[in-house]
Amino acid sequence: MKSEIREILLASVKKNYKKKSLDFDISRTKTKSHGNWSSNVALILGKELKQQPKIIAENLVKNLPKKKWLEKVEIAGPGFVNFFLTEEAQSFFLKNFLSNDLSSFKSKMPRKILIEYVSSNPTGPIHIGHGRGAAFGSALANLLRFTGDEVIEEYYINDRGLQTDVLALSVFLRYQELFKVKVNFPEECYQGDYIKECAFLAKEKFFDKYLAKKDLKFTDQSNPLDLINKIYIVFPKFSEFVDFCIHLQMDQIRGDLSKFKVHHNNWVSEKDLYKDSDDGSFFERIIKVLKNNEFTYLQDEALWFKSKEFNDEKDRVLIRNNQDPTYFASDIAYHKFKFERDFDQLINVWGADHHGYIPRLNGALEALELDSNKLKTLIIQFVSLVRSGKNVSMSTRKGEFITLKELIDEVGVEATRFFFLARKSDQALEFDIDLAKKEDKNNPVYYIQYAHARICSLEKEVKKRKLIIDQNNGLDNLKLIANENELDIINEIERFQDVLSQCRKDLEIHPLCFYLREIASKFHSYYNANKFIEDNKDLRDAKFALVFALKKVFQQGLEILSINAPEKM
RNA sequence: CUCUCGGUAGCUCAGCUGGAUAGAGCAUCUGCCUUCUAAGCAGAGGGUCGCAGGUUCGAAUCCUGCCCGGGAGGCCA
Repeated sequence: MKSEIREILLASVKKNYKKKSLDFDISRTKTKSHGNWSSNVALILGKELKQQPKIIAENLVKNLPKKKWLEKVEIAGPGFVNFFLTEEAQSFFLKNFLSNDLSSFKSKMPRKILIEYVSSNPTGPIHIGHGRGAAFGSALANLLRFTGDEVIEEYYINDRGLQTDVLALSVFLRYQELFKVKVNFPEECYQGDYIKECAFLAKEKFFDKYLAKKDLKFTDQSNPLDLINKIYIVFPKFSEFVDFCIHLQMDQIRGDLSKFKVHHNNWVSEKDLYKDSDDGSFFERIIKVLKNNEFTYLQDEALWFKSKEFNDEKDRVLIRNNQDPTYFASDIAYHKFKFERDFDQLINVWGADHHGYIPRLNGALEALELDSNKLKTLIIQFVSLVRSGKNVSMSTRKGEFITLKELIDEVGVEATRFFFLARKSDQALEFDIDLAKKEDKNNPVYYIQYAHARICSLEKEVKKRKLIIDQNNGLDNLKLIANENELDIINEIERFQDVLSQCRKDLEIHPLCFYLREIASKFHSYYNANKFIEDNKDLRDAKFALVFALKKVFQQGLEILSINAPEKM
């Protein structure tokens, strides 16, 4: 409809003002007295021509062609052009919406998109912060796919580096304890109970293979790095133990994500970037390019990247003085790998704590002569939990963080997803546990699901009374229910596509959540004031045509969010 | 100190590419179940959009300054 309106307005602009093109808005109105659609075309033109918008509007409207879908056009306020649609236009829309597979929702310019999200370190279970990113990334992928894009969901596994060694060391020490060996457990090691479980499984797999021998003691206070080096000397094949720990953690993570309806379809290992081939590893080749382009220098035996030349506040280390590459260096290689796979757009979903990291990565991409505009990094802000009006304290260091699993075990997958998604992602989120657990209208998830369940229940009642709904007959008889209420609902259904395309454009999910809440409210209100199973067949069919369209909105909307649409509650 | 994100109803938040009377939900108050789900609905009250300037026909929205709050600034990841 929007494009039809634009077409006739633009034609009028061309004719009356001899302009080839003009950038103006056509938007839905907020109040009914302003019609269904409204355009600011005269206001824009007025500014440009320094003329009264109202007069321009009158000129534009004077000779608009008559259309079947157009009831009337009005000029209002400072010069808005308001369009009132005919009932016929509304029923035509509904017919279309119900009959097709929503292929009209697909963009005419589909893209190939890579979205990387979660990518939490395999050093422990994922916590609620990652959970928010997980919900967001998966819903965004669903939405982009629904609107026509081809989407790959990727998880980048940091399976090498200091943190993974510390993980292995933590497990190794707990493993020693299982053999009644006394150890000093350093503060820097992972404190959570999951380490002990991991140690238990390590014992089942390796028996006493990695049991410290007499000459190797771990009772002294020493730093983890020294301990790890010591272990590698005594156990040359210790990397097998490390791999075991990482795989175990990744299995946990995969399990938690799957329970949360998050399904990545590609897993990239950081370690693989270092795999040797004839002309060196992928990682080495990327570093060589940076060196050749003279964006690096040696200082204090470390290799530095000149990120200051790319608006970063200082230069950054790529290879430490102990020859170990930094996380940043790996990430440059990883992103180069993303670019090599020929996507139209790359999306990163990152926690807010990585915010300052964006300039240096973009700098590195430019140094590699890659178009950093292709990469869009979205920031997910922190989640804090509130229970009984009080903040739940969390401390990662002590292992007291709340895991995603704990949260969904308590409040359920559906509510957790919705609460994560309903807030603008770059805003801090206060997660009210009590509210999320409520099963009444205070809880928006239940409110929306209930709307769907009510519709299903209507259908069940129809069946029970041995009636058959003829949807097409209903569509032909929509004029029977062309009251303000119904037309308002049709208008709201029509808004679905706008909401989705806005989400697609802005890479956001929360507008969909708000929309579903609103249309659910309209339905409940309508439901309350109406009888649906009418004696008159035409009237009954007409009402159900509308109800079926609503059902389709709830189903599709919730599906994008990966939230159940229950048939009964 | 630098960067960054915020400050909108009592509370939690939408709206921010400038537009019409600033919107939801919760909470508060008043009503509605012999009917197909009351897990619901109808109605009411509630606002100097942090402060001060500026830009213009028009500012919650854009610009500048200030006040207050969150977060980030490793050869950790």
